[in-house]
Amino acid sequence: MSGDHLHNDSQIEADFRLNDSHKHKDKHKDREHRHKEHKKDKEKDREKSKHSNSEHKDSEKKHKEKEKTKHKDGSSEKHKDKHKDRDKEKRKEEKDGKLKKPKNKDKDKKVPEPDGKKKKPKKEEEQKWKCIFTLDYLMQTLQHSLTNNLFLFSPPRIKDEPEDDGYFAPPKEDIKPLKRPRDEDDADYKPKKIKTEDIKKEKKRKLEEEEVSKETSALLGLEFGIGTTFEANGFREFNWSVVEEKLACVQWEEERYPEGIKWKFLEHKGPVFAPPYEPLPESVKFYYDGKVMKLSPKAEEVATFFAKMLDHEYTTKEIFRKNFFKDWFEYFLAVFQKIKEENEKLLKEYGFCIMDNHKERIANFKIEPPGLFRGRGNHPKMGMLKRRIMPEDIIINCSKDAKVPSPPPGHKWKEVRHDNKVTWLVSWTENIQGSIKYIMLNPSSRIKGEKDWQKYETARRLKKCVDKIRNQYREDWKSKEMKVRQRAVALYFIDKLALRAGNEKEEGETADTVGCCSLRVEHINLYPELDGQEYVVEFDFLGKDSIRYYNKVPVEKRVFKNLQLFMENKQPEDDLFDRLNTAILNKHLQDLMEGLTAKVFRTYNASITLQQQLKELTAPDENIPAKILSYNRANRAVAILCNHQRAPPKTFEKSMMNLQSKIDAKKEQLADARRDLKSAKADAKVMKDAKTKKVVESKKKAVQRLEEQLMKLEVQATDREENKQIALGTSKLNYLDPRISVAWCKKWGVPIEKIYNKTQREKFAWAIDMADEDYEF
DNA sequence: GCTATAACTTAGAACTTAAAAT
DNA sequence: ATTTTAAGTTCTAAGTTATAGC
Repeated sequence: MSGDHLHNDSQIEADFRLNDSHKHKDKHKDREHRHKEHKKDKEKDREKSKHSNSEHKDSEKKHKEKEKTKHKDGSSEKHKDKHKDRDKEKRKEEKDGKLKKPKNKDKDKKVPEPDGKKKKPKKEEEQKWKCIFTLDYLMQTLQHSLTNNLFLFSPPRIKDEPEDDGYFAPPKEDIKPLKRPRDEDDADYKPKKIKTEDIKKEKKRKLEEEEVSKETSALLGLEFGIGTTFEANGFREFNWSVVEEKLACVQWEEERYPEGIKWKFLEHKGPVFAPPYEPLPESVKFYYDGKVMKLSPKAEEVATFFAKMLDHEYTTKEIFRKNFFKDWFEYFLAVFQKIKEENEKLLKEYGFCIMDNHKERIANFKIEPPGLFRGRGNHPKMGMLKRRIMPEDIIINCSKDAKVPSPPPGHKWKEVRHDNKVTWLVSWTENIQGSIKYIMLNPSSRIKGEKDWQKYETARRLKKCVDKIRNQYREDWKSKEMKVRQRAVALYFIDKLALRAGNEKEEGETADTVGCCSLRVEHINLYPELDGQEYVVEFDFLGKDSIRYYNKVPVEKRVFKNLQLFMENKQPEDDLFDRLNTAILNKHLQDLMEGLTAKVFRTYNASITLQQQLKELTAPDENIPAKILSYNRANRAVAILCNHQRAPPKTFEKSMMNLQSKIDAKKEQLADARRDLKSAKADAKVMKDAKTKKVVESKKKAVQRLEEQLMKLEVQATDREENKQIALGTSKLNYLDPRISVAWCKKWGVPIEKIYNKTQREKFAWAIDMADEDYEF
């Protein structure tokens, strides 16, 4: 490969400007906007002129379907809400009823109102109110606690009322103490005489007791054991008012119980449990040390205990706080542990499949949870609701003789198919773009590994004919046909700059990003001369994931002239290559070499660059860390070529400053050491004895050591600065033939673990197996 | 041809864990 | 031992390419 072809100086130089490329995204917004308007008009025109029936129908159909789903979702939501409301109302009614009921009873005065009865409903009200209050209060106080540097919850976006599913409400039936009528007429109270029990009589007594119980029950006109039905909701079903009426009517003689005996009949409904914890809404966040922290429901609940007491002086007491935090952290540490274990269990069970006699790891066995869609860049659909995927959305793919996984109880799959022409196990249609999502195998699987290997083999085949292809497109720059010229210039960019193919995208569905074929006039600037270079093309556009591509490249004169030609009489929003698209380009490439597509050039150029850079940078007698540094530099050259960028880490500035202060401190140390050395030398000159000489030697060494340390720090600083926005991972994982790296490791005795981590070794197992030290890409 | 779409690869961010520095 | 930083993992969006159906 000719050196000038790929990374000429200008490119490297340009890449140092990457620093501000993220910031410049905004600049594109305006342009994007203009483009959209423009395209809309264009499309309108096209539609007018075409009036293709089927297209029209189709789009209409699509639209209708969208409406339908919208409606569906909407209505179901509404339905839910209605339901909720109804439930609420029902509960309200119940409560009101309870309030009234006792009043009615007061009227007939058959049963005197025990004190508790009147208060009970009031208490309910109070309790519920307190609950609402508590939540509101929580939100306020928690926020307030920020200043106390404890923890806080963010202000809820929606003011959620606590869901009262009866948890905070009292049981549906009032619980009143079963009071005997005798309370009112104590005067007539004549307890029966019964002698103190002795053991012999125990049995008899029991029998008697039972009889009394039976008696009571009989008097009440009920079966023995009044409230023995225990419903799932926790409340026994019998009617207190009936019981009370019966009890009121009964007149019986009260007897005196033997000493120690308190009663002979007792029936009640058991205790009411504390309501289960109602988790706070999603919008309420827990902050610890200024950072959002997800809490398990249990830990969250315990946190609310504290929060509820924030205004109490308890919380200012050291012991109280200490104990709380100890317990609390233990609490959710345990819960954390449990979650971890559960995840492991899930992976063990669902994370694998069997394909052709191999147990294979599945890449993404979890269905994407619902949430808000987060597009990249300036995405028109950002914030839209990503629906929950139900079993009814899921298509299962497995072999006919396999056991079909069973859907969750009460559900069924959308479809079960047996298609062995595809590799996916599960698929569903996502609701934002309407695209299909798949569950597929891990990169370590046979099926993915083989495909990966194939990819690099295709790139190697390109290596054999790339010169011919390059000559071809150079010829085509002169073609009479516009289409051929555009194709040739586009291919030149794809080859030289490793640009992506650049499919057309549907307007308004995605962020406005482009690749080679979809470049617009506004994305390039032509400079017949710039900074002492001739025929410079300046690229500035947003590529995949809205990552900015900015580069100034000197090109051959013919290319330059062609670009001028393509741009003639065009608006900035017009396509640069108006006679070209990816289909045309790839069809042509297919003719040049079997299996050749635009992206093969990226793979080829990435891999060949690594190989060549490794050759250039590896110094035979350097130690292993130095060799690894060379490898990373070669890797970085590829990442720069492919424009693999990342947002600078959030802590970048801070950690950079830390490093800088370390460097400064080291410099000071060094200056001190040098001063010491100087004075020691002066001493030595005067004294001329062995002792002072020794001191000089040791001071010299100290200076040397510090110098080395300083250098190391400085190298680290520049290294980090250079890597600020460059992502090495993507190229390593997707573009570099792993056999190049394996061979390099073998050749220089670098352990493969230094280059590939465990996951990467698994993915590239085929290459580690295959390549020896003189493998040539 | 052109469009829709299915299937698959490539991508950076967010999150988690391990290692290094203090 | 604790904090900071880096490495590793997971997640899923956003591309490319082939193909089916007009």
